[in-house]
Amino acid sequence: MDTDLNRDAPSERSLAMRVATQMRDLLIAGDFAPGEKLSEHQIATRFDISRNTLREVFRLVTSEGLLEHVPNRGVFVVSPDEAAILDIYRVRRVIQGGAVQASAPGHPALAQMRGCVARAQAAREQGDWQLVGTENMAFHGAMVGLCDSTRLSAYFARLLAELRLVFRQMEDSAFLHEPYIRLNAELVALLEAGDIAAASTALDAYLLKSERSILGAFLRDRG
Amino acid sequence: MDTDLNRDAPSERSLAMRVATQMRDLLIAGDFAPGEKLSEHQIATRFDISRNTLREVFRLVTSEGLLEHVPNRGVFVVSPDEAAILDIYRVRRVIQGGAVQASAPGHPALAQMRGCVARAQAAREQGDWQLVGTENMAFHGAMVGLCDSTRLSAYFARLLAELRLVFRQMEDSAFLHEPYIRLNAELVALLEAGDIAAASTALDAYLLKSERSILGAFLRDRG
DNA sequence: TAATATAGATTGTTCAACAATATTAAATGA
DNA sequence: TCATTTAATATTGTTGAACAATCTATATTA
Repeated sequence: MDTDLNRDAPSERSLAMRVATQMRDLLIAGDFAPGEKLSEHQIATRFDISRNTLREVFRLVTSEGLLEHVPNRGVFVVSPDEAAILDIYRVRRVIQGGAVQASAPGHPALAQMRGCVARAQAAREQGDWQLVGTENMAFHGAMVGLCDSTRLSAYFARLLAELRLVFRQMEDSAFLHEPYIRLNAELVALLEAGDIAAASTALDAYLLKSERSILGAFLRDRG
Repeated sequence: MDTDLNRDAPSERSLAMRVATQMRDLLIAGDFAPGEKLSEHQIATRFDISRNTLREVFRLVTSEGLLEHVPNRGVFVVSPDEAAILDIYRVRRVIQGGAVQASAPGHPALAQMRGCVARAQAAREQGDWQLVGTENMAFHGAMVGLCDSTRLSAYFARLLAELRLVFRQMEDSAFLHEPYIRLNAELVALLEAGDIAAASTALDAYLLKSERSILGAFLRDRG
């Protein structure tokens, strides 16, 4: 029924939702500094929307974990600290560990994971470290898909968004993803072979290594 | 420094947040029917707040999973269906399974769990089935505390709130909790003894039994 | 210097109005 | 009669101004 272009898509969602998407993208792209205060007047002017609408945007993005609302003080960009990193990795161990246990050869999520690995490898060849990081994130998001739970996948996406903000705080975030392309490939191979035990061990090693390097870089960049 | 009464507490949070708390309580208490549409004008009048403030309340409660926002159509009370129940239990298996794995004798969360069991038993003696259900929920919330993750605990609380709405849809929700008081006691005993393997098995049995009975009652009540 | 008081800026909330969309009711046609 | 279309109505989305409540920064005082 699309006569010419699907021009209905953009206006299908409300203005607040569309701006929330922009806001999310800007945050992930690192246009705002962690901990930075977002003035209502300033941001409303920037997006050319009213204060009331912006407040709805803030509630939306806050619920996604990218912004923090302090009553009577304003809205701030979340700035994950050391405790947050440790906490995030505790969650990852539980949820991704569960994903490995729920894995079964031939599961659609495995194909998605392999696709992420392939794209990450291609991106590395071209030196596009930004894309390498994105695909690495997508890999782990796809892995949670093994649980076949929309709620779990949605929550994990929210967690990865917060983790992405951690990377943004670090200078050489690009190279932090490099060593994991191979580990991701090995992990998906084990899962495709149905070797849950080995995959579980590999995941533990992965998360430990990843946590340590991120925590190290984080402490170094601020110390 | 409290001269007379700590009268600052209630006004410390914004009006929207306070009304959101009321809204949440009303939803859990079952004052609104699942799937019911909440008219802005009507609810705003009921709480005696402006439409704009109510919309902030809606965003707040929506992010907690108790309300659903449909663009241009309004806000509705979530009405978990069969798929939602299955999905919720998939999440429970992953997260609570992880909690059992992370358990260690002497962990503070175990004491909380035992407290919930005791209060549930006392409530059963007095025939307060509502309280039995509440304590049962609290028991599993406390169990997730074994993971020592604020994020995981916060998310699981949100999940339990949604599950509570499922119970509200069923007539005899009270008796659905009865058989689990003993199972909860056994589970915490195994964890206190440090028998992870046995606790894991007991949890699996628990979740399977619980899922089946809830799903059965749900399908029966609507069929 | 430290504590206090004042002035200014920002957030919280309300209201009225209009635009955009959805729902209902009526009218039309087969 | 039934279905489709049209018109009328109601609801949500968004705005701007205004004021109250709270926080922040400056200036004053001891």
